[in-house]
Amino acid sequence: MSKSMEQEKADANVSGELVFRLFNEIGIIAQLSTTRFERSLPHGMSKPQFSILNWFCRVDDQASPGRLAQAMEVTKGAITNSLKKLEAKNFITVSPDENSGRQKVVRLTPEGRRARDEAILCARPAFEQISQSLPAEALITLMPELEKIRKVLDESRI
Amino acid sequence: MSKSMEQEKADANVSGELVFRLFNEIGIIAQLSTTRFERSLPHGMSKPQFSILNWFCRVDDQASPGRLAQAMEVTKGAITNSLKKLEAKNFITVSPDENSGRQKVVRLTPEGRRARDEAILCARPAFEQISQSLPAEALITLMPELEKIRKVLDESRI
DNA sequence: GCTAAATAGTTTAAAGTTAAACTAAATTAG
DNA sequence: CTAATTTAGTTTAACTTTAAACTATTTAGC
Repeated sequence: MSKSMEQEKADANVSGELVFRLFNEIGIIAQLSTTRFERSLPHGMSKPQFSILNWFCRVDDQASPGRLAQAMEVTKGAITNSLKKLEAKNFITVSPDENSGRQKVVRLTPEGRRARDEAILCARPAFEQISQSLPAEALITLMPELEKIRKVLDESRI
Repeated sequence: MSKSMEQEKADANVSGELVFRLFNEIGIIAQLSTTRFERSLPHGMSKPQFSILNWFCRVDDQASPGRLAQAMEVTKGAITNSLKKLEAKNFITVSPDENSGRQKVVRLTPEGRRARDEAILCARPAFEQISQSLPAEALITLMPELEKIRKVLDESRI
């Protein structure tokens, strides 16, 4: 084996180890921040429920359950479950799709929009407390890197 | 309200929003990477189970269930569950603590160590594939920032 | 010493997730 | 046009997690 090949292999190992530690760190942060976020949410709202309401406010005003499942990166079953909860709270409406008998159309209600805005207000203090302990510049440099990682994971999804 | 106070409030809002998007991104990455990692693991091992084995290889050769719960950042109940699985596979031993009747001592078995090494080997290709798409320098700058965020979350834990 | 409070671990109930089986509807192929 | 395949959404079973209740042991206070 050539010297350069050995070096390449070593680099790959080092990088592999780095990526491993990176995902470990990310996993722990996700766990801690989700717990904190959910505790601050009103209406007994969960993070998945909030994410759906928030998606409607940021991306589109209507969608099929399948599209939501893709956007949230969860299974269709999980979406069925979340939609039931949101519908029971009158935060969304679910109606048959006129153009397709097997699809459904999910829409945000005015109450749903209000609940989302309220959730953001309730969660803000928790996030601001954290943002005070972290320099904004650090976060600004972090974001594009994380987006890159997400994209790599997303594109090479199995 | 003074100009500077308004500015400060705006900054806080901007930072709050940034932190929010940051945690959202981190949550998605955690979900995608965990799924991929678990699929690559042998022995039907889960990420929590692997984390426990890995902890023994990296931190200490024995520990109480409570210490593991703290280290893994999960509840005691979750650890009880994971330890049962690992014990059933003979990857750990759980024995009474001679110095304390209410504590237990968990230890890695040689099989457990082998399983951990094997798990790392099996998972490596998945991580290396990712590390090829991401420049190592980016990861190296990312790590300390993430560690800082984790520390902030950890120290201000509720 | 003896009682009260704290601590370690297990169990249980509620919730949420996935994967796979299932139902129903739309496409595709022949 | 009919039959086979694909697609959308729901349901189910297995599993994991948390929070809280519970058991047992240790420590503190008096």
